[in-house]
Amino acid sequence: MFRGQYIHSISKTGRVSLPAKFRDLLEQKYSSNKVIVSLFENCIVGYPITEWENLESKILTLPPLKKNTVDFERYLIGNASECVIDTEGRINIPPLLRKNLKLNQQVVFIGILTRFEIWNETYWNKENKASFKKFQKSRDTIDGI
Amino acid sequence: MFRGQYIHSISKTGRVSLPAKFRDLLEQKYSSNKVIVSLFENCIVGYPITEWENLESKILTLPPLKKNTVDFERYLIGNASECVIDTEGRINIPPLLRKNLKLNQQVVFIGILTRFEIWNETYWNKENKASFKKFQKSRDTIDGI
DNA sequence: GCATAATTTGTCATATTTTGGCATAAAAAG
DNA sequence: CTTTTTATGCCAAAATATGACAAATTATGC
Repeated sequence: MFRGQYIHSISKTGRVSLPAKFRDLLEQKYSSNKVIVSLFENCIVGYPITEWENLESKILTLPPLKKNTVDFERYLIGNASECVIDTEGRINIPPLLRKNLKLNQQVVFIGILTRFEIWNETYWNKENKASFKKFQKSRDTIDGI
Repeated sequence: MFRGQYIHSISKTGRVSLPAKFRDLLEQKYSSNKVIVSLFENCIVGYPITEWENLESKILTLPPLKKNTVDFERYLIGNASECVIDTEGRINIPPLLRKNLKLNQQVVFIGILTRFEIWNETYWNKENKASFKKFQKSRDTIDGI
C-alpha cells in the first residue's frame, strides 16, 4: 500500500523521482514500471496500471455517448497519461498537467493505499490545513467504519 | 486506450499531426492507419475504424425511420469522414468540419479511451473550465463507480 | 476533351522536445 | 565513520512536430 509523504524536486521538463518506497511497491506488488497519472481536484493522482485499468473497465460499461458519461470521461481520462518509470526511478509529468497545477521546483507525494497524489508544495500546505476539518466531517458521516 | 491532452498546430489546408501516442496505439492495437472523424458537440470525434464500425453496427439495430434515429444518424454519420494517416503521422481534417469548428492555428487533442476529440483551442479553454464542475456533478451521480 | 490553374499529397529538412544513462550530491543505513 | 542507497543535475542521442516545396492530382474554363 502507498503511504506517507515525500518532498521531491521536479525539473523544468517535468521529470521527477518517485519515492523509493513507491517504486519498491510498484515493482514487488504490481510487477510494473508503469503508472497512470491524471488530474483530480487540485493535484495529480497516480495509479499502478492494473488499478487504473480496473477503473477504466468500469467506465467502459457506461453508455458511451450520454452526456453524463462524456463529462466524466473527458475530465478523468482526458487528463490521464501513462508514465513509464525509467531506470533511475523517474517519471515525466505531462506539460498540461504541470501547467495546470503549477508543478515546479518542489512537489509533495502522498501515498493513499492503492494510489498516490502529487501536489504543488504550496497548495498542499493550504490543503493540509483544510484537511483536518474535512476529516472531522467525514469521520462521522462515512458508512461502514 | 487513448488518453491525455495535446496541443498541435493545424495548417491552412487542415493538415495536423496526431499525437505520437495516438499513432502508436493505432498502429499497435488497431493495426490501422485510418481513422473516422465526425462532428460531436463542439468538437471533432475520431475513432479507429474498428471502433467506429462497432458504433455503426449498434446504430443499424435502431428502428430506421423513427425521428430520433434519423436525427441521430444524420448528424453523426452525415458528418463522418475517413482520414488516412500519412508517413509523417498527419491527417487532413475535411474543410466543412474545419470551418464549422473554426479549426485554425492551434487545436487540442483529447484522448478518451476508444476515441479522441479535436477542439479549437479557445473553445476548449472555455469548456475545460466547465469540465471540472461537470466532473464533480457526474462523479457522485454516476452508477457503479 | 484539353490546357491551365488550384489544390492536395508525399517527402525532405530542421527546430524543438523528450529520453537514456552517467556522474555526483545528499541522505540513510549499518 | 563508512558504506549503501537515493535523488537529481547534466549532456548526448533519439524522437517528434511542423514548415517548406516539388510532384501529383483534381477542378475549372474554353
